[in-house]
Amino acid sequence: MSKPETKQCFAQRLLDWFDQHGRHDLPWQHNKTPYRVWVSEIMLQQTQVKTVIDYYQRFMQRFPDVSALADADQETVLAYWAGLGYYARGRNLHKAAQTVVKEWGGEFPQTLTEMMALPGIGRSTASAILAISHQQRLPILDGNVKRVLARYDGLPTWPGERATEKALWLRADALMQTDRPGDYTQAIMDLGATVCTRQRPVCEQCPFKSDCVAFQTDQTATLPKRKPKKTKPVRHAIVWLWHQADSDWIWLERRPEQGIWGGLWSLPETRFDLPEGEIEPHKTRQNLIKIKVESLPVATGDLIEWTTFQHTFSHYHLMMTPVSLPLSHAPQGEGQWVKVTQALSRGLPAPIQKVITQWEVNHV
DNA sequence: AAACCGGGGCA
DNA sequence: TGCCCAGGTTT
Repeated sequence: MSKPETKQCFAQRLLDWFDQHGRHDLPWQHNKTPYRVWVSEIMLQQTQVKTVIDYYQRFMQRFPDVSALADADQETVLAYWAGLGYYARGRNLHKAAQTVVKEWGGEFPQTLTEMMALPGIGRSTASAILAISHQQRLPILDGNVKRVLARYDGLPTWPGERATEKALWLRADALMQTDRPGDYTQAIMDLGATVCTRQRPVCEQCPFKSDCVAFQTDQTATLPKRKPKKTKPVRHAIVWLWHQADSDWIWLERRPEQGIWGGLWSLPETRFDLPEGEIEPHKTRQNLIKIKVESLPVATGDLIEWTTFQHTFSHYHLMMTPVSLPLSHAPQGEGQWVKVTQALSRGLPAPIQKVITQWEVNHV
């Protein structure tokens, strides 16, 4: 008789996987002093393991401990960093080494807050160092971990979002139930780097394939959710529909070659952006309409402001407000009077065509 | 061209 | 505190 299966906890399954399949022979995985772990973590923030190995070994040979690093001049340090990119991090590394020597007598601090006060060390890096070198149970949340957890939980929101990130930190903490925090930390990064990869994850080899939401629901390709496209700025335009009284002749202008709808015939438009801090376009728009109409030989009585509608370009939303008004004289500017039917056959921009059609329907 | 990456910096 | 960006690399 088989005993009912007791599901092992996340941490234990991760560690079992790590013990059997993880990498254990990387240069920073022996003699795990805060200094050595720190240098590896900083290098690994930006570069793949296989590239880091060589750099790390050369770096350690030249700067075997934190005081050797602190004593060197920045130029020398950066020479050993050359090729890794992100030189600000190389400079921070050097600065932090000097701080550790000066402020801490050459011993790294052992609390999260003190560690995070060092330049170039944020929460995730600080936690990694303390977990790996001092067995403190502090969760990390780097790109690997975010990916693993987002898939495991089937997280439907983008990890860069405030609330999501907060939830991920809590989750990372809750799942880290182990008496081997150092190995756990390396294990989860290793899993993310070798199995739960960004594309083409090797789910067959994953210890969580039986209960990973992403795998079970075939969402590994779409999780973690990508950063939403940057929200497009909203801009505004008044579209002038000048027409001859009691007829269907309207005023068209040719757009400049450069810019949106370059060279096309269109209705004259007035672009405007809202003043700093203003959200409501109404006032600004009214003002612009007033100024415009006052410059024309007409009474405002026949002016019609149509409903504002949105047209979206690749890089911004344009809120367009058509304003129609009968005119007896041509407005100033390069343009011509055209019969509506003619206008519509000139290949106007789609939203402009829409405006004219709508006006025609309501006007005639 | 666009996504990604942890930390820093700023309101 | 919360949000966004600099400075790069990778896809």
